[in-house]
Amino acid sequence: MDERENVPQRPYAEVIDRLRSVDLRPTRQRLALARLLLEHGDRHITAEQLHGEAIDRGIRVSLATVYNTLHQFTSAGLLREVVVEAGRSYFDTNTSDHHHFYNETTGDLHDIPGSEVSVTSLPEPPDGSSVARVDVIVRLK
Amino acid sequence: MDERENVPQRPYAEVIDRLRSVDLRPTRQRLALARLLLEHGDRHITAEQLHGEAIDRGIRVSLATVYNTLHQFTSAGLLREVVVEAGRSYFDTNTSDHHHFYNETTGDLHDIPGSEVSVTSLPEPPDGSSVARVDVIVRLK
DNA sequence: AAAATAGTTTAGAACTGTTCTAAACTATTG
DNA sequence: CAATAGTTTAGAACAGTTCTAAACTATTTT
Ligand SMILES: [Mn+2]
Ligand SMILES: [Mn+2]
Ligand SMILES: [Zn+2]
Ligand SMILES: [Zn+2]
Repeated sequence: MDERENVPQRPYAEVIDRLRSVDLRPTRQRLALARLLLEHGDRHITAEQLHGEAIDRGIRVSLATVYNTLHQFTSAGLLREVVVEAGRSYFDTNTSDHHHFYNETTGDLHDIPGSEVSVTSLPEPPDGSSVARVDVIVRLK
Repeated sequence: MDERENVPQRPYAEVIDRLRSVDLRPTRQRLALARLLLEHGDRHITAEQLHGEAIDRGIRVSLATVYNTLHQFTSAGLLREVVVEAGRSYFDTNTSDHHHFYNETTGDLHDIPGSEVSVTSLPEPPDGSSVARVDVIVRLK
């Protein structure tokens, strides 16, 4: 077995390319945040949680940069923002069509695949507006 | 026509009884807020909007009281809270089972009667939790 | 390889919506 | 009419987020 086949020639090339493809320079901070967000499966995380996690791992990054990055990633379609309670935004690394269970006691947020919910017989949107997204939040207690 | 049949013997008796029935004293402030909220059809309003409206009508009431009142009314089931964006809570005078159109551009929030949406094939809630409510928000642009 | 440019990061101030505090006030009860 | 318990209030405090402008860095140009 050739050990080297697991050692990428260009480290983090995938994340770097992903950033370049949305016109964001792969800076040290963005790269580290992108790896925390995008290389660990589906996550629902707040800015402050992500900042804490970065600091815990020795990544020096300011909270302002975490906010900047989360918003840039969201605009670029790498993340989406989920609002389940006033005063706190969750950022979701799952950008596919899906919905959420939200446990109001624990604050846990879990995905429901889009295929497992159907919202039918919605009325027409008013006047000149069009549907941007349908969010279903199943609140648990 | 007897004019007096439109003049209640006990003014605002309905609102007063409603407050008493949920163990809230019918104070001047609560009564005024209850009338703004409950005698004007379905409304979706923030604390600051309601406070502004009260002040405009010459009702002297503090913002703290508006928040206290909105939360008390919500606990009592007279209102419900709708979260459509982080950092701002809407209070909804329609407590029946229904959903919402939310125009992200204008901030307008409109009801969709519960009968006009059906959410089917939801998966089981995780572990020992049970469904408190299902919120559908149709985001418009 | 330097220099120029444009994009990025940062600390800290500022801001927004909301909650807290504790003193003054008021509706209800005895 | 007191006594009591609930209510209101101004202002301070708080939490999450955004802003500012100066320092820094990735990329482009020469
Ligand atoms: Mn945002
Ligand atoms: Mn609340
Ligand atoms: Zn999700
Ligand atoms: Zn409503």
